[in-house]
Amino acid sequence: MVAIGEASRLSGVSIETIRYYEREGIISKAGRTAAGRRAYTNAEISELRFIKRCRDLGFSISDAVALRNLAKKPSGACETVENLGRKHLSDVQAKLAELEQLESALSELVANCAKGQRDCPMLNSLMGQRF
Amino acid sequence: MVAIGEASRLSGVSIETIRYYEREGIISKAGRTAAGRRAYTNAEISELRFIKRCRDLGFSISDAVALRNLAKKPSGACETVENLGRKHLSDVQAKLAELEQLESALSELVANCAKGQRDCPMLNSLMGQRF
DNA sequence: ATGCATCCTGTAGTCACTACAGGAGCAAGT
DNA sequence: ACTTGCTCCTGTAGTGACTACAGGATGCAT
Repeated sequence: MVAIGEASRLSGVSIETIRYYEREGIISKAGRTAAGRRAYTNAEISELRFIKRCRDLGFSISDAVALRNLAKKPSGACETVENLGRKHLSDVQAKLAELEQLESALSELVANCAKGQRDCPMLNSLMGQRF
Repeated sequence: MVAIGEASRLSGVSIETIRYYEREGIISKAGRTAAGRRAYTNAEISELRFIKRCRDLGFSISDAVALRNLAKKPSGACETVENLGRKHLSDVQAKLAELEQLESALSELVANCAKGQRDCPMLNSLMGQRF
């Protein structure tokens, strides 16, 4: 049983965020010491770490919660997990493609800048026409 | 002079968002008809389009506002614009790299799924150890 | 006169936190 | 016993950039 600060260090989830997760029912309410301070078991810390890993992979909180619930079930969850994973992967790939487009557009805009024109080529590009 | 719906169509910025921009002082208050409805000039529509282009390129609202202010100035803004552009480009590139990492991690996780193991490999990976 | 689209203001919700304010508890040193 | 400094508590408000109503007024064509 460790205090919230230690649970935070061990899980990588900030103290404020742990309290937020509890408030929102994302994790269950932690036990308390006599003085009313939260106390965490190893299992609870692992759970926090699980949520953290999901979040780091870009899953939404509700996906993370769904995955955790699947992880707690005996078995047979693999297919559902795979579906969630594939869905999220394709979202990430879409976002990646979008960001690549953006990068090249922006890169071109900035590259024109370097040529020292009289009128700012980037502003002209953004304007299309005068205000 | 056109109404907000037409201004929205012409600029690509939604009606709600135009009103939001006005409320927040991002754009100046539009003129009104006798009945109190907003009326937009061509210049104002161009300005909305300018903001829209900035946002589509991933600039923050405050960057977009800064760029617009530079665009309204007589000249000499090119260097500042270039700096903003380069800064944003490097942010985008950082985000891109991060997302690429994420994509490959997620891709690997999901690829393992396909092999039909007994224990879900993706959940095991997320868990590290049991709850 | 009727119907429907468009417009108005004002407020609350979204996502996932983050940042206080104001106070209480705990552990170590003096 | 007392002080110092850290950790913890609750509760509320703020972040960015919108989005979504509710409840009502106006404009225009039939």
